Amino acid sequence: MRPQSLRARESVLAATCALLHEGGLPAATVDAISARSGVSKATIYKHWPSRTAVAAEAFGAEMAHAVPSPDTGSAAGDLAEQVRRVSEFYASPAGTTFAQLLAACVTDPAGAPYFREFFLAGRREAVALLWRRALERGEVDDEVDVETAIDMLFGPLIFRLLSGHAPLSREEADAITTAALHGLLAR
Amino acid sequence: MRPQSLRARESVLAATCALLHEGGLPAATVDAISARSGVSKATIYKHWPSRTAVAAEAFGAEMAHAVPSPDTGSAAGDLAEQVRRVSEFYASPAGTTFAQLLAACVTDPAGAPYFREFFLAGRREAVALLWRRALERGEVDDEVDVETAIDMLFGPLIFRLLSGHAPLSREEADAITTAALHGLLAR
Amino acid sequence: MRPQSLRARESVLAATCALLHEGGLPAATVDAISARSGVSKATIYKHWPSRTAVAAEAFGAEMAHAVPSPDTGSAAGDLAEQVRRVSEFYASPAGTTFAQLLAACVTDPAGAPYFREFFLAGRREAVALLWRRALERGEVDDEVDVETAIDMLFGPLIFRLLSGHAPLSREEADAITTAALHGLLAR
Amino acid sequence: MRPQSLRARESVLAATCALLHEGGLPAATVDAISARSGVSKATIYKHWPSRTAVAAEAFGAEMAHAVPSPDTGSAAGDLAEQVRRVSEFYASPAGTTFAQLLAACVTDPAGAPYFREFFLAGRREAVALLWRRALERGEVDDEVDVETAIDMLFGPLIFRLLSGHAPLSREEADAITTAALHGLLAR
DNA sequence: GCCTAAGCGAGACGGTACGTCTCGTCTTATC
DNA sequence: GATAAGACGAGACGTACCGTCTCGCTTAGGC
Repeated sequence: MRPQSLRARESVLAATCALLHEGGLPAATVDAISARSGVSKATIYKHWPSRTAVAAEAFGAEMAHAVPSPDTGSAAGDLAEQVRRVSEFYASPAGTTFAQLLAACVTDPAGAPYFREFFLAGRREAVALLWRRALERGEVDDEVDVETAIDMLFGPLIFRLLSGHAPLSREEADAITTAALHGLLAR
Repeated sequence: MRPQSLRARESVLAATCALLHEGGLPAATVDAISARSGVSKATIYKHWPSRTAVAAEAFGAEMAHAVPSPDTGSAAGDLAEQVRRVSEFYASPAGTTFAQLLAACVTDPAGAPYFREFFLAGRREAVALLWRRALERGEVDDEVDVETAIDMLFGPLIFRLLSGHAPLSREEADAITTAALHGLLAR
Repeated sequence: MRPQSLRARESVLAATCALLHEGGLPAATVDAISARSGVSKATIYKHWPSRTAVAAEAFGAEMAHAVPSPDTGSAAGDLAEQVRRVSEFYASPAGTTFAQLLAACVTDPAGAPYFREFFLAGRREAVALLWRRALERGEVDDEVDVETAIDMLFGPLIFRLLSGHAPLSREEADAITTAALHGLLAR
Repeated sequence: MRPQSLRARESVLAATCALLHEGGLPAATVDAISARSGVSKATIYKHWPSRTAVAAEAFGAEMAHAVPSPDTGSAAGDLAEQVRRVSEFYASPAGTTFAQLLAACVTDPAGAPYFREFFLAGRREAVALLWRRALERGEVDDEVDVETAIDMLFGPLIFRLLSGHAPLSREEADAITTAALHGLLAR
């Protein structure tokens, strides 16, 4: 039997990346992806369950290198730096695309797994690495779960990105990191 | 000249509430709201800039009483209880509607201010009250901004609600609260 | 309430006529009609049940004058002349469109009534007129039903047009007329 | 080298027959025929130019025995009986399939020859036999061409079947036969 | 009996039209 | 003159079928 064409997958993902750059998720319609990639709509729907899934995979692949993990020597410092970088990324046009993608997953249950696998997983693993390094050095509390820590550091940024109720400046990022590291209770 | 009808506003909001209950945001199309409320689409668009705005106002009005603030005596305990309650709320069908609404704000810039004003503002003020009470009692760190504190406590929940990468159970809610209150650093 | 737009109807029919001329029924896709007429697909589907219906109405309106009825003095001669003219029409490009339309009605039950009403009815009435004139003059058998007579004279042409098993020349048309008028039995 | 497989031909035709019975021509898609027969689409297209061709051959083979020719003693009576039988056949579900097949030939030039050869030819030859018998007995006009006679007798039925402008009852069939045999002119 | 070219199954693919949907604007007639 | 009713333009959606293609596997006939 003829195997699914790698070429098709790849040109779809490339075309989708380009479209996401040009106009965010709204520009990445299935028709547009089909037209630009030369891959038919029917074939796209055979490879992915929805356009959100395509976009998630395309965006995830591209963003793998967009926010490289820092290595400052201080593990806690690395976490702070990472929050700063991610905050900056979210404030950029690509951040808008990320927000659209995350929003689309709410509406499109079929796309959500793709988003988690191709976008979130990579990003979370990068932070998990920093966390484990910090743990080894005894800099962070070993009773806190990695997942909880990640959500604590980045959840606030994402909430702000989506609802726009507060800015995503460097200062705000640092305020969040500080509060997260030291806790809200009076010392 | 004839003033804009109060009756129109109210029946639109009532109809929208009903539709949100029945099928979440997707069910609250402008056509459906118009049909159910007996208010014409043109009139709806004179009162609100978009259907997201209508839904945000309708949902916010209704949810004002859905998560009453606790008063346990311990201010820190109140915050923890509040996170628990909100987490439970997010895990319910109404939480899905909240997620859809938040997601819609990403796509619909005109609706976002309505969402912030009619939904977020009330919710945040309720928590801000708890925070100020805790501050007065000296239970929490007075160097942490209220907004930062709120985002730290609820951002993680919202992130999980949207992307679905982790559950919204009572245990998870408590883990988040604990980590947020005591911080991530080793003690 | 706003009435259905006459303008929409008319530009759809005009665009469809043009497309039928250029490429027959296959060219008159709903997308093409929509694009050329400036009327949205949704609106087209509100006015007509299917593209066959649109094409039938457009083609019928145009063809009303394509085959004018003869008046030779002899009623029987008029019928013969009419068969000749129709045969010639069927042999032309417009005849192909007619065949495609008739064929489409087999597949599209919703379009068939439109074809009968907007195309056939007019054509049949024209022949019925000749028949009645012939009847008054006593030239034709008054025991034969008009409908039967019409089908006898034109059914053979249409059968040939569709299946292509025999030519549609003037000679063949005359042979059919002669046989139909005098009957198949030996004299 | 290796000859084309007879088995493939036969299972395709059998599967097509079954599909035609179940849902007429629309059910006999190439994918469906391939799936049911176990013969691949590529192979089907090596044996036939289009699905219409496959269907025509399958239907023709099956219908060879569906309308047996009558032998009443009177040649003219045989013709009348044949028209009656064919009319009845056209009014049955199989008649619908016939209509769909004939209609498909308009759109599919590659299929038309198959329809003429595998379906029409047989049917026409059966009637031609009756005609020649009648000729020998001097019952019919020897100046009328066989082809013309056949089209005169069956064209009206087919026209009605396709456009649905008149019923296909026994009475109508007889009215057509009578008119065809005796002619339209006043006696 | 082995070899090799073709036949063949499975189904992926590009293409193209379909008919549906929702949005937000526009047009009447009514009150 | 504000409304209810709903027609309208725009354009994406996901589906269907077509006819071509690309694979490996199978299977004769020629040596």
